[in-house]
Amino acid sequence: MSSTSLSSKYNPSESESKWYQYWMDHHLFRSTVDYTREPFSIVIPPPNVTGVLHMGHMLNNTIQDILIRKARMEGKNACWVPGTDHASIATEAKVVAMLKDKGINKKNISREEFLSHAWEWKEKYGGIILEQLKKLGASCDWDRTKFTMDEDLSRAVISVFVDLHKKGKIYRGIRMVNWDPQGKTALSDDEVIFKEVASKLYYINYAIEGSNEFLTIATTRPETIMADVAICVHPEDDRFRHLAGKQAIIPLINRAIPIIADEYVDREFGTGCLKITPAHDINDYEIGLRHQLDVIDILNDDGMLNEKAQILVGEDRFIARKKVVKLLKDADLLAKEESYTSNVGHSERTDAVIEPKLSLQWFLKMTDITKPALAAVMDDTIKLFPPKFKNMYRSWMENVRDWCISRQLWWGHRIPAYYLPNGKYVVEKSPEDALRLANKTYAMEYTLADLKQDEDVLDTWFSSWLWPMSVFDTEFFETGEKNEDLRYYYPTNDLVTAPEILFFWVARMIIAGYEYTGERPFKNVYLTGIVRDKLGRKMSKSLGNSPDPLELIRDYGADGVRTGMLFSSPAGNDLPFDEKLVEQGRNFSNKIWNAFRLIKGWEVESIPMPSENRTAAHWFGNRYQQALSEIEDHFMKFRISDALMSTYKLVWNDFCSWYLEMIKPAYQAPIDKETYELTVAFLEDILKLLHPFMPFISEEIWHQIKERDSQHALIVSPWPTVGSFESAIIEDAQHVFDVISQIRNMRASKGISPKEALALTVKTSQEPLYESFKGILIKLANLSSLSYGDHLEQAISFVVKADECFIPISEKINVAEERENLLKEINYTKGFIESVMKKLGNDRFVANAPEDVVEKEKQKHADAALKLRALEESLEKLG
RNA sequence: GGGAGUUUAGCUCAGCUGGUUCAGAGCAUCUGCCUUACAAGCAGAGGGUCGGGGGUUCGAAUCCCUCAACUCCCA
Repeated sequence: MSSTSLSSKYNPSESESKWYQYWMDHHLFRSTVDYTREPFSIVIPPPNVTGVLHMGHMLNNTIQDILIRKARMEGKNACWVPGTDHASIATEAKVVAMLKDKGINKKNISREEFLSHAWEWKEKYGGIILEQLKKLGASCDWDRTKFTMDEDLSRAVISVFVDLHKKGKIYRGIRMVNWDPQGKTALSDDEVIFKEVASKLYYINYAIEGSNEFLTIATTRPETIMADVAICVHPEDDRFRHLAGKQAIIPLINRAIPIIADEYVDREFGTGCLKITPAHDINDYEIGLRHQLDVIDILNDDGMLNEKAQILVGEDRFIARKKVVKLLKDADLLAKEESYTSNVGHSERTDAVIEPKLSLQWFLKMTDITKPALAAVMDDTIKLFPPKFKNMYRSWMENVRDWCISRQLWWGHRIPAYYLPNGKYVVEKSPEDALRLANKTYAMEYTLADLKQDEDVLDTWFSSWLWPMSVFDTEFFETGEKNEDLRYYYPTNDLVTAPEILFFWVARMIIAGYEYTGERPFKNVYLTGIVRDKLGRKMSKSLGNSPDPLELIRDYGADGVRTGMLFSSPAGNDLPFDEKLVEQGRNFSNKIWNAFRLIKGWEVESIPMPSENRTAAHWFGNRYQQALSEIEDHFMKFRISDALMSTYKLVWNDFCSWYLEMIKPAYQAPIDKETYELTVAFLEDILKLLHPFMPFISEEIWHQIKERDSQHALIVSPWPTVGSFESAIIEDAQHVFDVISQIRNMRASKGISPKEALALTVKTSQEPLYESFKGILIKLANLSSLSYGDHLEQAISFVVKADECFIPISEKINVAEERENLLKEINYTKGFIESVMKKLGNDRFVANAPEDVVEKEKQKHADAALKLRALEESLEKLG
């Protein structure tokens, strides 16, 4: 076949769909339990069903695919489990918005109706992202695709809730939540948007009981004074020390409250006195807890004042604020007003000002359950890459608070708590079980109709923390017996995710893993960075600063995009994305393609193998082994982009620029069979290294080299084994490369055409080296002859290591320029020798430095001395 | 406010437990080439007193102190 039948530009789109289909058709991503092989499993961080593929997914899943494909080639039973997450909050918001567009208000429909809309929505959009991952080349075992709200996974979540409740680790308690008075729902912190709002600081006078003194308090929320339960001052504040223990009188309602001392108070802010309103401020709430203060909640769910406020009952909180200010003014209790800018939380959905509100929530006790999870990371049972995240992990785990696991939403796993007419509740897996338990516990004869299930659902993370177990076995949480999958695939090997969810997700998976299996859920955690735009902003849909991943794949090929993203993304570092990167990836694809075209185009004949080709193959074989050991080392340390870069340089520099140029036959001349076969074998070895990074083009060329069946597809071909290599041949070749580069350099600087053949004379002690590379030297430097000798008239000279090289040229030599160049190098070398001498002359150095370091310095000195002599000789001969 | 991290060529980053043939890579830049595998290319070149200052040491990008800037986490 001649090369003209292949395009000089690689066209990825065709082979991408073809090979993905091929892999699927032959079930090459499929993994089932097989005890004869070592398992290697990865569970995907399940993307939200609301999502579409973004750059973060691309990076994250490319890395997972690289790891899983390499493991597969290594002969391991590679299992990458895909799936999606129900994402309570995000999905519910999407569905609410969708219903709103249809003119349906969530408040007007039942839970069941809402959920049927939600499921419909999930069926329609929930799988999009997984389909997109296929375009990237993700080799997931799609038969195992899971969804966190699948019936069996849901049962697992409920079992775990019931179990932890029985163990006394889940309890119900009061907590302050972000309340949206307009939507009448609690919001998670993520749904609160902070905005700078111009407001006022009101200075209000509180009289001191039994004295004429008064305290002035600065507040932005005067309408909450009726909920005050204390005045707080700093314990070391001399201005107020004498007041501690006395009572202050709340203006307007004249209720007496204690004056307490707490270090929380910022003496510089406002007046240095703080009113404590535990029901309406999170910090006040905590101070209240410390000082065992009452909680007075004066607001209704809709933001209206209730009867506990005593005054202005039924007024909206903002109206009440104005009225309170007026009342205070009228009573002459308002010392002053001051403009002030405060950060006020707003509801993402309704834009209402968030009201901190106390409510009953479900919690998981974290103090004991986290202990094995902390230890496992600290002692490297679970390794974090990069390890710098260990610090963060520890500080979080050591200061962990109880986990609020309930959410005031409908979409999610409904809390299996059932309230009884007697005011008690029971927690059980089903209403039937709950009824039985209730009647037994309270000796009653309730019916199902008497049970009222908790309206709330569980935090999404309360289901995804089981993911590495539940994707394999859901019955386990009920029976305690592991099925075969769980026994075989768990613990999983690597987890690839973003540092942002190290605590939300990773830590909790570790906690659940130890709680239920006593084992780590994974061995290594690779933390990717955030993909940012050129301005350093996180790429996001709302900012519109993210390229469309599918368009990128279309324009640059999946292989190009995969490698492009990896060129610049060490673990844990952010990836400043630039389209230049994927362009580089595409160019790399093209380079590989053209190397293949060259080889494919050769005409093979049964002629003897030239000796220089033997040398070339000997060199490349060893160089390949050297690169392979580097690449393996990078992989072992999870330095994926370094592994890619080593591969890139091996392919581009060593294989294409040096090796192929060495063995390339003259135009239209045939190649000998032996060289051809060796070269094809090299290409195949290279394709193996490329496959994890660039699965499509590598598989494409693999099959174009020759026909192979699916059992011998590249995706399941054996990964090359690391062997030893001779460093001598690599060093020799490097020396020859240096000579060649010097000659090319000289041509460029003297304006001598590459087409003009030159005669090279070398003064060297290593003639055999030059002889063995003679053919290569002649070919790559375009020499007319290679000889050994001393001095030559009318010649340009240069020195490589200790060898002097001469090239006679027809043009006049610029003696002054040559002399200057030589002098420059001589000076540098002299300086170098001097510095080495200084060290060797220093007794303390010789005495203190390790022997091999001293030995190295002596060697440096010897080498440099030889070089200096050669340079000086050249200078002399220049005349 | 507390804690962690970062600061090396124009850009993105390597440089392990201190030793000048380690100041490196890729990209970008510049110069010369459309040399029948590849202009999405080939060949060559230039670029950094390793954030500032101080210290330890025979010797520091590499250890210590300090200052500055940036980032993240927690509050």
